[in-house]
Amino acid sequence: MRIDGAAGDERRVEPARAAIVRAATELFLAHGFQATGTDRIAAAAAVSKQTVYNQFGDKRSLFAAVVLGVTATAEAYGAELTATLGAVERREDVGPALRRLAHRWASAVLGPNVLAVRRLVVAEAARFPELAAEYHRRAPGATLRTVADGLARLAGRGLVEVDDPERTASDLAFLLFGAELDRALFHPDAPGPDERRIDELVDHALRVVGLG
Amino acid sequence: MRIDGAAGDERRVEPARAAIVRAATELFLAHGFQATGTDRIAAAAAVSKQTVYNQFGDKRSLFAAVVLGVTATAEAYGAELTATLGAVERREDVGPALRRLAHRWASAVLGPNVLAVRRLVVAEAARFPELAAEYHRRAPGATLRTVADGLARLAGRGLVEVDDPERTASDLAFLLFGAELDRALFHPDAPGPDERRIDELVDHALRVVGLG
Amino acid sequence: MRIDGAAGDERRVEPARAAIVRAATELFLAHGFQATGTDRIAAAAAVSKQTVYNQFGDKRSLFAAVVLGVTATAEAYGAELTATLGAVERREDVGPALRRLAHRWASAVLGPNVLAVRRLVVAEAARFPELAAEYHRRAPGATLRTVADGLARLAGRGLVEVDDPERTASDLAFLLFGAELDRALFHPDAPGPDERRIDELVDHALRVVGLG
Amino acid sequence: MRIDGAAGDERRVEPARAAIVRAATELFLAHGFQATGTDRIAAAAAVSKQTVYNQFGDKRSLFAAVVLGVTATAEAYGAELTATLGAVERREDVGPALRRLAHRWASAVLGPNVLAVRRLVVAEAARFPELAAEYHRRAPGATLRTVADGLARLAGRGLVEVDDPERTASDLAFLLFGAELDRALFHPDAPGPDERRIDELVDHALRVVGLG
DNA sequence: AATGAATGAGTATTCATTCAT
DNA sequence: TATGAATGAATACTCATTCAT
Repeated sequence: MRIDGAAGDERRVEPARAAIVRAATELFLAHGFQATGTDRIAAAAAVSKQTVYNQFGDKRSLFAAVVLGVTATAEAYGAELTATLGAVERREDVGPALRRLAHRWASAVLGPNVLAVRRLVVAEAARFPELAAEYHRRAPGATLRTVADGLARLAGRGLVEVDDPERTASDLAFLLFGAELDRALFHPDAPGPDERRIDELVDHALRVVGLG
Repeated sequence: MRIDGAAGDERRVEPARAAIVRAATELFLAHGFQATGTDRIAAAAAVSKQTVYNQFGDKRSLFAAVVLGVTATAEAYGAELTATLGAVERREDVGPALRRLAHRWASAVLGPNVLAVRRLVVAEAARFPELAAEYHRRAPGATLRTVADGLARLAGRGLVEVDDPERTASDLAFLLFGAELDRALFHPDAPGPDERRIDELVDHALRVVGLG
Repeated sequence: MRIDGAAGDERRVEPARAAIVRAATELFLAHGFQATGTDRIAAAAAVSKQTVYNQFGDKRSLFAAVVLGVTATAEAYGAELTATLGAVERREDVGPALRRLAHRWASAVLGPNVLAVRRLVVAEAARFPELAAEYHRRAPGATLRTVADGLARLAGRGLVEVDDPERTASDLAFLLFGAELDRALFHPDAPGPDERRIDELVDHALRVVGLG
Repeated sequence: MRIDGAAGDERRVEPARAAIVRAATELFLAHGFQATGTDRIAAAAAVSKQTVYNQFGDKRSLFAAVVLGVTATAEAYGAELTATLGAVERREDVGPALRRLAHRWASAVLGPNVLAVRRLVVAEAARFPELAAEYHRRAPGATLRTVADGLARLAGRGLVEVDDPERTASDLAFLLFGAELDRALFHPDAPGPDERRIDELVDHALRVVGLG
């Protein structure tokens, strides 16, 4: 039996490839693709520049690895988001569950990490069109589909009335965080909404969309 | 870098300065800020590089002039947008007028020009935070306020029921084009929605927001 | 009337482009194409690296300019080579004239300058196939054709018996300097043949080819 | 850098060393010395880069091994070339035997392999002067001497009249393939002469040199 | 003897900006 | 005000060679 101290050993021998992705993710998110030199990535990963090129071939491929790596966490998160809906049994539990879901959703999308990734990918969309499309499909798209599925299941069990779950999910999304998201894209330094503001957004959006 | 936009001397027709702004606008929108060299701007404006620097000081100020120049047309457009609401006299005219307004609004926001500007400004928001904020205030913000004012006037005349015009305008906006706008940011080459799709978006958004 | 001190002024204001070609020619001939960095070329021309790129676009184009520039002098030289044949009037003048021509020819081809150019172009023939072919056509090819023409004119005037002037010129050439040329390509540092050796080569070649 | 060529240990079959030389020969001939990286050599030999360095010390020594390895086959070939002359008994057999010899000689020298080696060695002559000289001595030089010896033996037996066998061999060589060889150096992609052309070259060269 | 990574200098090329004419 | 060149730092990427495992 191995206790497997992987977590503990990561300080010592983090595999080069992972270290590069981590460093590049941080730097790309902080300064953008173009403004981040390969020298600095290598230095931040405590790795030689040559190793970067051995592992990724060129800077573009490294960028793709970074962006797709980020989507992996987004995908995992999406499923967790709607798990709360599964436990709903009675009509009066629906409201609180939806409020929790909406709150988490807005918090995540308007959190600094997701905003930074969106800015990064949008900024490079012209130079990486396929990557941008793939990101959109995998991250916000997947979450939207997951929420729509959750609504459809609730509707199937008669706990909620939703004609078009995809559209309702989309309406909910953009009523929730559309304005804030748009604002945030243009205000990279401004802090996101606080908890009270999110609560207020949640109540309003659910009401408008007919789920409140 | 100066963000003062249109200065007082512009009444004297200065072809050089205008030509530079026009050429730079085109190139920045097409290829982005970083990928557009000053050489090419000067060449496209049929002007010497020195003239570019005499007129604008540096590339950043030229960028600011370009972005703020674009907002001028956006501001002019905003007022025109809600003019149709002013002519409304009877309750049964409200629906068609709102539909026309929403259609124009969505068409403009989802048109290639506005999308290109948004991508450009978002891409450079980290390097030009004040400019990005200013753009957001002047272009989408101004339009939103204008629409809110229009709704408020209608409500004041009893033609429509709107509690919070600002919020209603915002909800309408993001129900209308939130999803499409988000999609477009990540798909720089994809064509925008066609007329039928916009009609459908308009009907849906107005209904959800209680104005349809 | 202008005395035109072009020659005297060349120290002061040699046009950038010419200076670059001169420096690049010298360096390419001395160290080869790949081993000569653009930095050094710019430094040797007392010119900024940017000027090199403004003038020639890239290193390959500069190389082409160098090689073709060299052929210009080769072409001019070819005509001068056979001028001596034009003055021949009597049968007994033919021998000395041909000997002079052959001597000059061998001296030129086996001189350090021509050898260096040949090595340079051959070394890069794989990377610049069209340029190498063009060089061969313009420099040794042109000289060969000029000599053949000279022989044909002599034959036309009955001063010499030559059936196939092209072939005779070619035979003469490679009997004259074929072996030495081959040797020199593989001995970049060895001195060329001295005058006596060239005289001997000339006598032998003319005899074998039937013109001695 | 060592220029000692085949060392004593080669009787023990060392697949690694041989594989490296073979791969390097192929790559150097195809792309030149500078354009061939050690990574690719190691990969093509299915060997680690470290093994390359263990076996050869550095890239220059590997290059020397490659070039001298090639000369080994050239030397073996030279003797075979003149074997046909040994069988000549009568005066009327001399002509056909010389024609066969000349044909084989020209075919070999103008074949793609020999041309590629010549280009390679000439291209690097400035950086490897001793190696280039050694190659010239061992490959074309040895063949020339062998042919001269063959002519001398024929002359000694009264089958042919040759005053200076070395010079006659040299004249024959450059009348045969001097022009084609020169052309080929500058036309790396052009195909060599076909059989008929070689026959024609042989007849002409033997006639001019007085052996036809 | 092999592997993956490190090293560190080097490559061509581009950029925004400024100077002299 | 226009032109051509200068500046000087920065870019991504490659190379031969060596070290540790």
